[in-house]
Amino acid sequence: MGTYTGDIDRCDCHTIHETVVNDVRDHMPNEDDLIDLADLFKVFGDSTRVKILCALFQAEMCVCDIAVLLGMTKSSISHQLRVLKQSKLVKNRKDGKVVYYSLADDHVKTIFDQGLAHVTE
Amino acid sequence: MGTYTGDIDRCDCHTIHETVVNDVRDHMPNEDDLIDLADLFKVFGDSTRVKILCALFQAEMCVCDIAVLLGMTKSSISHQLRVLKQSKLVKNRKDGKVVYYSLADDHVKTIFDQGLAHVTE
DNA sequence: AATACAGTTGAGCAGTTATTCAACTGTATT
DNA sequence: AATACAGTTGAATAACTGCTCAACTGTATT
Repeated sequence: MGTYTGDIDRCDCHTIHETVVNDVRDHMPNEDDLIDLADLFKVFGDSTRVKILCALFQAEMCVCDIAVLLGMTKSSISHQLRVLKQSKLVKNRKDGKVVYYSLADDHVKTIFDQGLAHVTE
Repeated sequence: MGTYTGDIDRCDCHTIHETVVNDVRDHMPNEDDLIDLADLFKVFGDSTRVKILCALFQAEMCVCDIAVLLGMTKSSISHQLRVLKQSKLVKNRKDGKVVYYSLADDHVKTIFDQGLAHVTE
């Protein structure tokens, strides 16, 4: 049983262009990868997280710095940093009371630049 | 009044590294653009929409074809195509009873390829 | 005119999510 | 030991979202 063919066929219509559908199905990326891709974009799909990542493109920052920059509470920033860390997009180091966050992956900036080029054109 | 400084300062802490914060703030992209960027990623942040777009990378398809390919109802596909069209990511043409959808923007594939490279590494 | 079918639409529901609030941990200072 | 503060955490709330269902439009066929 291949990808894109569930046990229960939930579709409520007939195939109109059979060869097109089969051809497209044969060349679709792995379904699990597409789910992971959607999950990655879901993390990017919040303006607070986007702003945090854009800030970290420039410099390593602590939670208070980010909270001041974005005019938000430490708590909300900390919650979002947790999401970003779980997605392995940021990493952190501790120095005394202060926790410094930085980018864990250079890939992100490339994706953001592409996206920004799209929305600002 | 610049970006990233609301009327009400919702931050509940003091700036720790003032020069870092000011420097980062001066080089942040426009806030409205970042909100648009998050909204774009929000559209990409659903596996059904990701699959639809990946299918349309290959060929123009009608609603039934996509529903068959993904094993979903015409209704749910139509709802998602509406979201994609409102975001100007797909366009459509009508031929008799059949409505054909296709990509409206080549930029999308570039962003997806970057994202897929990230999740499959 | 009647039927069939591709597609759309709106309401409703269940699941998810971002922020707030309050309580807490841990480290440094006095 | 007491205070101050950076940061975390969990529960609660409000807003949002994707799918389903049923009803509908429009076009083609008989």
